[in-house]
Amino acid sequence: MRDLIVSILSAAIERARASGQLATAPNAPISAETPKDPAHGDMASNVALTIAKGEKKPPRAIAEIIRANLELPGDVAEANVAGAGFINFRMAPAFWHGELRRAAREGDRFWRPQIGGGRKVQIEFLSANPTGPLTVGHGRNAVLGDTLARMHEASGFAVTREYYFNNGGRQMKLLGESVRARYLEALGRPASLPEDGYQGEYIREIARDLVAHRGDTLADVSDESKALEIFRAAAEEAIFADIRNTCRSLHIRFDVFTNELDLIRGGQVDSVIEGLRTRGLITEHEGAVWLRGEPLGLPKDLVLVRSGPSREPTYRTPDIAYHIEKLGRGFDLVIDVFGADHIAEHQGVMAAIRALGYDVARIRAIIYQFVTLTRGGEKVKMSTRKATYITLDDLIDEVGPDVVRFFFLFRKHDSHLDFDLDLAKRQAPENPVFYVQYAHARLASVFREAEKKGIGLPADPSATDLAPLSEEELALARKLLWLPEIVRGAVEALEPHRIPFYLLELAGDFHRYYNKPSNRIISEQRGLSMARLFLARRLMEGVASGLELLGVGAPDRM
RNA sequence: GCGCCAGUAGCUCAGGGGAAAGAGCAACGGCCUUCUAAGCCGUGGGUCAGGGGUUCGAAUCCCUUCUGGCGCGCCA
Repeated sequence: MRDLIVSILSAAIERARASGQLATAPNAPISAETPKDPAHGDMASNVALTIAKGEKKPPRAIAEIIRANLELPGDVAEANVAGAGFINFRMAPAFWHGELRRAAREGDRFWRPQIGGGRKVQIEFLSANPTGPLTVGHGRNAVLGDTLARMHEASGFAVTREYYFNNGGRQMKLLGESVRARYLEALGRPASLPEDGYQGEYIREIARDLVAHRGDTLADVSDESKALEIFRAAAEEAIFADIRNTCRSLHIRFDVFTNELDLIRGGQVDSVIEGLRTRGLITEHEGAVWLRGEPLGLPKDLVLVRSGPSREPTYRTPDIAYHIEKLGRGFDLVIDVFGADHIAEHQGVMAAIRALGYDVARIRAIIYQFVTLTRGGEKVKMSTRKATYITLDDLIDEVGPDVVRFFFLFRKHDSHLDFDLDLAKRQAPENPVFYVQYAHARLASVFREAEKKGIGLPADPSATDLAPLSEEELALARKLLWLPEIVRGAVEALEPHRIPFYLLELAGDFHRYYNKPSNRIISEQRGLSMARLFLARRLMEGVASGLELLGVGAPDRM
């Protein structure tokens, strides 16, 4: 539609210039947009406003000149000059009928524009270290990442969902020590949690499990580091099982898990340091190995390898190696999903990768602001270590996966997300997600009713006459037919929130339409009923398709 | 102190150069013998944080001030 309008506009401007009515050509591509206000037509162009200055004529006069030179094809019903000098186009009903029929023929392909062309996209998300159950904060990451993956898959990209975690660092060591302390405790031996140890009840459970399966055989392993490794690995395994379960209940899956230790053992981390060293970007002082900040435009030097006898890399160094490894796997696009607290870290990693000669343009980051929890009007402080958190599981149990997913997506990612627990529970039945799902359930109900009465749509989309559709129904169709544009925009901007906001609007339009007695879809007038059923079927498909992109169910009954 | 994000209705938030500023919730008043009332209709509610600038046009872009959140670890 846009291409059509732009081409007839540019033809009109050419004619006006040829006949001397206009002196200049647009110095920018002619733009045409779907106006917010349907009263302004189906497509509007501001081209007259943009060339008014060069023409030294009022914008409205220029718009009139262009309009007079327009040659409208049959699909375009009219063109008007309005407002400050906009040219508004209205499409003919037959155009919308054709679009509805195309939607019927193409199905899912219609609702999801195939812009990916099989390009490879890797999305790294969640990436929570296995030190405890997932929190509500992790939920935002998980749902954002999974939805981005769904959107790209649906748009024809080849998607890899990946989970990267650190299992070599200090926190994981502390986790192992915490489990060992609880294990010894369970055996009745003297032990105490390390300072800053993990205090959650789940640590005791892991320890009890070890006692049940291994007895006291782990209590006296003589090699200290070997003993710790056993406890750490046991904790990692148990906690990961838990994390996978939580993800499963949110319909989230991963294709690849990558961890820090493998990168260290595989030598990729060493080659990062070597590569940086040959470029003169390494400095050593205070017993540690540093990345030089100054030549990279970073505020200060960053530690790559800790001081001390163990010479362990910091989390940062494997992270650089990981990103290089990802680029090496041939992805056209690499998307990182992480919280705002990691932004400085990400800049450091990107600077190092760029310095090593890699194309950073293929990496895009989606950085979300933090989730704060309030309960009883007070902020809930969350710490995994102190186990003062609401787990994501708790939340899913409370309101269900559909509400959790929709809630996390119903906000632009760089806005703070204020999660009022009391409100989430109390308002669950009034949550916007139900409003959208209800539209689907109502439509499904209409088709159950139609079936009861023996009314069915013909299999061939062109066999249904859509002429009986009213102006109101065409307006509803227009809104519905935006969906592919909405999805395209959401994919290109990496902004999943556009989809739930659109669906809410579409559902609202439908509910208003549905509630008018004169709009009964199934009536005595057969032709009208068939046309309305045809539109209703497309609405149902569009809503279901949109909800599926969000990983939210489209129930037939509520 | 420096960096990033935000400030739009009572609350939670969309809109991010275009036409008369939107939604949900909350408040108030209505609508079910007919395809689902988890719905619909109506009413009230705004200095788009303040100030300056750019533009035919600014909630939107730039500068600045204020306020809030998050960073600035040999934690991740």
